[in-house]
Amino acid sequence: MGRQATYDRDKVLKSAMELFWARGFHNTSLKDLEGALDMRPGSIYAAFGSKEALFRAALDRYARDGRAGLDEIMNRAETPIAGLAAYVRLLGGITRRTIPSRACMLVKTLLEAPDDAPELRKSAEDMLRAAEATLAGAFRAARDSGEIAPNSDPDVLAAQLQAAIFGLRAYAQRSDAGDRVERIAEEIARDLEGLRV
Amino acid sequence: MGRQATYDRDKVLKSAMELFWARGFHNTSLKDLEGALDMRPGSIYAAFGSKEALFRAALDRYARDGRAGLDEIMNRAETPIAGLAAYVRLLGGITRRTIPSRACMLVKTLLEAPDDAPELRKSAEDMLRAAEATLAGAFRAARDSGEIAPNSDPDVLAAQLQAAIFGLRAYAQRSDAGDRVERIAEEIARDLEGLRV
DNA sequence: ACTTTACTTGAGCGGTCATTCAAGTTACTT
DNA sequence: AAGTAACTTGAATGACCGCTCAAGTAAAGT
Repeated sequence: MGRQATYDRDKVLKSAMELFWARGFHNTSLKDLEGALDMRPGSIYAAFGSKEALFRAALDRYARDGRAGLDEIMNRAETPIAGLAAYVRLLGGITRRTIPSRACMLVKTLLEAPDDAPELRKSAEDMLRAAEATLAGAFRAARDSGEIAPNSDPDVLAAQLQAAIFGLRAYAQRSDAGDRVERIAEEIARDLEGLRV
Repeated sequence: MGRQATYDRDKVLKSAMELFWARGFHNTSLKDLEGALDMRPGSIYAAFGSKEALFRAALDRYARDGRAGLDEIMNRAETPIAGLAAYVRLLGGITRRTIPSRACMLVKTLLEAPDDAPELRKSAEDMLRAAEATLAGAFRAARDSGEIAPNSDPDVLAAQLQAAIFGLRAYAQRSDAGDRVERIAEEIARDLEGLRV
């Protein structure tokens, strides 16, 4: 064997994620990444292959983090609907948190990737689809346990909720969003709770 | 006087808007613009000053078009709420229209412009604020005419509706959005109509 | 201690970026 | 017809882009 890598792959991916999340794919240069990752181009390419591959790995890490956050809230909650409402209310406080961007990195990628760059786009869409499926699972559980009406359509509810969250977080990206983000989140949470039979 | 310009400024702005809307600011090169506008760099710079100034002019045209579209629907509608609901239902059919992007160009710009590029960001935010004010005006008219409850808050309702539209259109950007966009729009429209006293 | 293997470095590659400007062209004015 | 002002052209500019690779370095194996 030879040397072992001097960088911590997870820390590096986290840094890459934060930079890409804040600035997007096209507006992040290799020079920016060299600084953020404290790695020289040769090492970056040896470790990840290309800027796009690194972006995809960072996007994957982002999705993993998001999934873990949602799972934690859902596991802590008494019921599926209570968990989803709590998650939305947490998002309502997003303007008070310090994060690379208030908008979802997956959505930013979806909007940034044009039709003729299908690789990044597909990655983002796959992850969004998976996230939506998680939401649908929660609605299905709520329906099967009798928390919401038996004729509820979990897939439609999941799509509606995901779209509402997209909008909430895009709105929160405005520097003048103020406390309206919290009100919007509260309304979405109450709509969720209004589904209860 | 010398020659008059050979290009039609409005057509050129429309082409620039379509290209920028589809591909975003950073992912659109001057070479792309030269092709789309059928103008050489010297002419583009003489006419607009810079790529960023051209983008801002294109963004302004986009906002103007959007405002005109909304105004037309509102004027045709019997009541403010009916107009807003009709507008949302029209957006529900966005997947069947052929446009540069289903997502709002203002939102795309807001999400693409990082904090350290305040010019584009500010332009987008200003236009979004104006659009929200238009929505608030419609809600205010609905409240004053007794269509919705007298204790309704037009500003909050406008923020909620704008966020919902952001989400709807971002969701519609997914290539696998299917008919869920229409269902989401229908739900938003019904929520609007549910405000009626 | 020496070899081997893996990882890191950073100068440099060809290409593209936004932008400029001197030269050329056109049409209006006189 | 001549002059002039406005507009167009496209080659050229310096900067930066993503990316490569030969040389250097460090640690594991022997």
